[in-house]
Amino acid sequence: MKKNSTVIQEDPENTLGERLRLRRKELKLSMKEVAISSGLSIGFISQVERGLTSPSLTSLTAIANFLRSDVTNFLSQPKSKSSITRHQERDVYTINKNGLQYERLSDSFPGHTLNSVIIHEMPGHRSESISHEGEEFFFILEGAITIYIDGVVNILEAGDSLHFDSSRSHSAWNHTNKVTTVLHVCTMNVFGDQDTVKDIPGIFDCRGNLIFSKDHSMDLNIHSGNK
Amino acid sequence: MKKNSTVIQEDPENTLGERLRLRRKELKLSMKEVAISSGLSIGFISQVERGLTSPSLTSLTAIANFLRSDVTNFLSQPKSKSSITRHQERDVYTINKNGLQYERLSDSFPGHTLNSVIIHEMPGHRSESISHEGEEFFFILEGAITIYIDGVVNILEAGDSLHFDSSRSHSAWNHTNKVTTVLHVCTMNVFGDQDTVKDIPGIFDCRGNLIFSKDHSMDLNIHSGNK
DNA sequence: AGTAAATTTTAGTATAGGTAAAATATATTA
DNA sequence: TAATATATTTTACCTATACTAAAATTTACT
Repeated sequence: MKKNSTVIQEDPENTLGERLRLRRKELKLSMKEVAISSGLSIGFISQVERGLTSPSLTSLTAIANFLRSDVTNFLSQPKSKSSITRHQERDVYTINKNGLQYERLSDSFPGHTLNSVIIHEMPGHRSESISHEGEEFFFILEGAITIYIDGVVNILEAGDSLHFDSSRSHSAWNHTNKVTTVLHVCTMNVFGDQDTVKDIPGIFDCRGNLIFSKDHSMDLNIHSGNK
Repeated sequence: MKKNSTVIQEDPENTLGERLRLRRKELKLSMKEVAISSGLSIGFISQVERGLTSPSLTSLTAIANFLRSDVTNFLSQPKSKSSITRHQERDVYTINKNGLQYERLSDSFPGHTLNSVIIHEMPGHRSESISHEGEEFFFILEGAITIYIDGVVNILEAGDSLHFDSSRSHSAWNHTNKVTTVLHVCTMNVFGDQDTVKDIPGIFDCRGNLIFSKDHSMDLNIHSGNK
């Protein structure tokens, strides 16, 4: 293989090897213990931690498993920036006037994972059942709502919250005759990246609903400020 | 190398190769385009997608970058389960009676990333400045609070929200003379895994505060139900 | 200071990460 | 429908690196 074999992340504070070492030390393990338990040699662990060699995915998985940490924790990209959203300055997106209104809270910074909106579900509105990557957290701010997860009914009221893996089939129904307000936070799925390329039709929220369309034929009613 | 080179995930619906192919097709790219742009051969992309060979971390990163997706999206573990927290059934943790009260909302399921609590910050309470992996989202439910990020002042009021990368130094100060209630959601860091091993002193929340201690010498005032 | 344990270094090798090119499958076009 | 272009898979191969064992060095402990 003709590739340069330096470790994937060039930031000296955040290399794969450094993260592995940090984690190992947190757990007060020796390289010997890690090596034996992951079926690798002590010398190799040393080289990996010092960035002299890069483990195969199989070896990395074995190491990570013994360190009780998901592989992804050692590979995720460093992130920066923050954003603040004032309650009087939320962007409001309307999808079909009788159904949903969104107020986008979180903005994006490079590599961000969290995505959050305030959703106003109109009385009686039902969203289609979907599933996708990531996980979601609902916090009911006002009103009540029924959420189906894999067909199981969950009736939530103000102050209740629900946290689940988005790969489970889920949908929402405002079974009341008033608007329900939900704070919705989810981990970003691959469809929702801001740097969308090629023929992805637009930006989706974490529930798979199209928010922006690229060709503007489906542009939504968007405005900022007071709803 | 004597290791078995099958791909790391045995679930046929979720192999690395299948995820890569799915993503490529979503973006309507050919293997040729992926190969050329990541500096690899078409045949190799094919073999990777079909699980016949496993890419090195360097190659995987190159592919993932071209697919506009973080490496971790292709490696994360499948997740299951969900949990629901009623507003009258939240677990309440008190950390030093004059400072903070937590109501834990999200529960854990294998591989979960999100972690959420409702925090009641007592008047005048200041938390220490910390930084750690992950990202955080604050939504102010009641009252007001000052949050410092890298020394920059952010004054938030009810309905405001803040989203930032936790690796930035951050702290909070309830500058008012009333209790402030904050919904706090963050991505789990490696310290907070429920399967903590060895001499980790206990479970930390995403702000690095110790919630449970293993030797119980620092056990917190924990009860469920009405606060 | 002596010793045990942990880590790094060194010198090596086997295998798998990755290739080029041919073969096959699929999509497109006239 | 046939011809052609494009996409993907297959095949045979190579070499660099993933990983080793063992020695040397460093660190921690008593």
